[in-house]
Amino acid sequence: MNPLINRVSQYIDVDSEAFQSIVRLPHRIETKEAGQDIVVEGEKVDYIFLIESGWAIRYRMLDDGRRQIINFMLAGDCFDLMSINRAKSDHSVSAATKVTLRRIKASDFLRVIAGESQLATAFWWVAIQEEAILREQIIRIGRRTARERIAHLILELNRRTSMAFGADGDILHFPISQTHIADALGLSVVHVSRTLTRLKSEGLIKTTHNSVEILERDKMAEMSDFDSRYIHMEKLTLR
Amino acid sequence: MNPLINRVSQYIDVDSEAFQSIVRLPHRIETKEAGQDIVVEGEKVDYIFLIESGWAIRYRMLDDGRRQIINFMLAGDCFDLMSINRAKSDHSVSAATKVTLRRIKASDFLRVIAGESQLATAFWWVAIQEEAILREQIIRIGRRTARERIAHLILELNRRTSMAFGADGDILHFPISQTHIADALGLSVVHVSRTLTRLKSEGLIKTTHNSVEILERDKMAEMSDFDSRYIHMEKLTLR
DNA sequence: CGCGGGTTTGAATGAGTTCAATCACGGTGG
DNA sequence: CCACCGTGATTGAACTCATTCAAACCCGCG
Repeated sequence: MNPLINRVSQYIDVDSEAFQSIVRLPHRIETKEAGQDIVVEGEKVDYIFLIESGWAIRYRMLDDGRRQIINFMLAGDCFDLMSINRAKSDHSVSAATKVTLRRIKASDFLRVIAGESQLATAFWWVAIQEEAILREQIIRIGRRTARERIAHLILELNRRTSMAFGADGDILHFPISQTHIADALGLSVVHVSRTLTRLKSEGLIKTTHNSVEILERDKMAEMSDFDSRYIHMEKLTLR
Repeated sequence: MNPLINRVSQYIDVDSEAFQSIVRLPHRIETKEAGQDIVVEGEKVDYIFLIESGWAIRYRMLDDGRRQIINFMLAGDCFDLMSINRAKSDHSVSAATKVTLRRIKASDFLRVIAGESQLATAFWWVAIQEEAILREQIIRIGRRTARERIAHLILELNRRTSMAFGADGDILHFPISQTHIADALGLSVVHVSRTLTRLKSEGLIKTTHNSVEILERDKMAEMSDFDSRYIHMEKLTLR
């Protein structure tokens, strides 16, 4: 089953003409290995990307080597809508794991969107969802402790992968390194390691090298003040 | 001169029929005093708001009283586009200074937007600009020091007020308290005060109770790694 | 079996917080 | 016009959460 379709079906009817016109748009399927760049800061972008599989990160490097990951992008997410104005990207995107992408020319995409109001509102909705995730990231790194940040992020990623793949319960496929977590949460790798150890010893989670199991969802949600409603899953209904 | 019009003219021709149809939409002009709430977290929102004058903040409270300001909203900014799905707001909005708002029924707004592709793309562009500002906020609080954060925020607000009011040079009308800065940047008020004192003693800025003067723009931009291009001012041009 | 990326641990350091007291200043009322 | 009040700004001292540096460890993989 295709995670992209699964995800997109949350805001648009997959059988509709409108959806088909997106799927049939001329495109290229690209594969990027973990670590490879997809979009580089300062570059002009003329494409819209849809993630078909894998995890990507949006990030920015500061001159002295500090890196901030802005957010994680999973199957079903799309970027860089910014490109509709041929603007230079103010951040980079790269593959965190091996990633498969659908690349669509921005102008083609726009043309279809402009002609189908159903699609326009669907992607408007996508942009709004994305914004909610960015806002939550701001709250997370602005006013939460390391412990809260990590617990909160785990719950978010669990929820979002569920959206892309259907319910996968309490075990989360977690193919990223502690360095990724550190750079996403504004922490040092060392402190991430210590904090994860603590969460494990408290019995909240269990980990393997590429998965996290959530043992005490309620406790974790409460202590990290996680309220999944910001990951909007409702269908967009226009009156 | 109307800051809203000035700002909006950056992405849409103010003399156009399309723009006029927004202006003529049924609306109410509301005034909120500093500190008053405009939208409360958990509330259903059925309106789009356009700020005509004043500063507003988007924020979230944590249970123990911590507050994170997500971003500042100035004349010409609009919210809460989220309301198009009648979703409950996941954050609050309140007036940081006395604010004048134009309140438009979401359904009315949507109807006009849907009918005028020029408007749809203009407001799409607004959403994308807003996202860029959120991304920059993430980088600011995730990986920058207190000194860098504050300098960077001052430069951003200076740039954005210039957009709303036309160039106002190096003196920035700054009607917010250090508590606002602290809550926006994830710092304590005490540390904001210390850091501002340091910036002043270094000769980078000068302040009065409601203004900041930027004395050494280049030095500040360099040390805080500020690159104004993320505050996109280019006109949206569709092919 | 050994290489190497990622993780863990310890010790020292530091940036920012907290608490608490004092100060400055603009607004208000007499 | 001045005294007073209160909010917001500032300062000091003790403390803490997280960082840095450095070394050891683990384990998946060729």
